[in-house]
Amino acid sequence: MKPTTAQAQQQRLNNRVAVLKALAHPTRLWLVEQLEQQERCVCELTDGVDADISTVSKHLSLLRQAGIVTSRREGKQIYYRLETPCLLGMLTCIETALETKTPGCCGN
Amino acid sequence: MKPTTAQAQQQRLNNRVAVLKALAHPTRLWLVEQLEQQERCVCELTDGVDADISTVSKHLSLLRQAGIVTSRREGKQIYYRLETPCLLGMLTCIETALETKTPGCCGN
DNA sequence: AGAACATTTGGCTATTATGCCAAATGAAGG
DNA sequence: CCTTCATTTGGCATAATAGCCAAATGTTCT
Repeated sequence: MKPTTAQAQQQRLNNRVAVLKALAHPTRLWLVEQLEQQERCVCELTDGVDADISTVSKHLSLLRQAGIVTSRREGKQIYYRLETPCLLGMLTCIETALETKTPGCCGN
Repeated sequence: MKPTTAQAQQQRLNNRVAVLKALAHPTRLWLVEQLEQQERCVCELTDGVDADISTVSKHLSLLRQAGIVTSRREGKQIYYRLETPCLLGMLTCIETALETKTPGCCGN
């Protein structure tokens, strides 16, 4: 058992914050939801968003850096895939938590 | 069953984003963790943070607006309480999700 | 090689978030 | 009522984020 140093604590906080920050944007959250069922190429994703392609690309890039999605090239297109589908269940949990204020919701 | 309009979708996204944004800051996340076991007054919380009291106060105020904590006055002090303890389990889940990439983690 | 397509990157501006200080508020006690 | 203690609020300077356009990259097809 490591002695949990202040630095390690800080590191742990920052890791979590990185993921939260990545998800904390309407467009990015929408993108993640689109990837829940299947992988998609950038052009498909862009169609559903009211923003420049370059903007969407940057959002996806940010999600990739956060480890939430991965990408793979297939011909001219690049496909994005959700690495951790369970994150979305977590978001439903957030809503339930706030609405019901039930301490034991979300299965823990 | 309501027909899920584009506006409603947007609203749902924004609600979730509001919570994520509130949690997406190292100090605020730390504050929330401190409140996991018991309520605390501002002075207790301030002791553990390297930041001005006024800064901590603003963070707490932001968390309150997001519906994550509530506050109550007792004499000179104001006590903050975590409204939804299960949110923290969710955060552990984030870590597990990213480390293990297990689709079915987090119990969903 | 050159054109066409899909996506990313650079750069710039506008908006938003952060954090400190100082001043204001509110409660308790002399 | 005046002081002290705990906390919040206002204001401001600085940093981080978002989004658009234009240019660059990488791929396929001819």
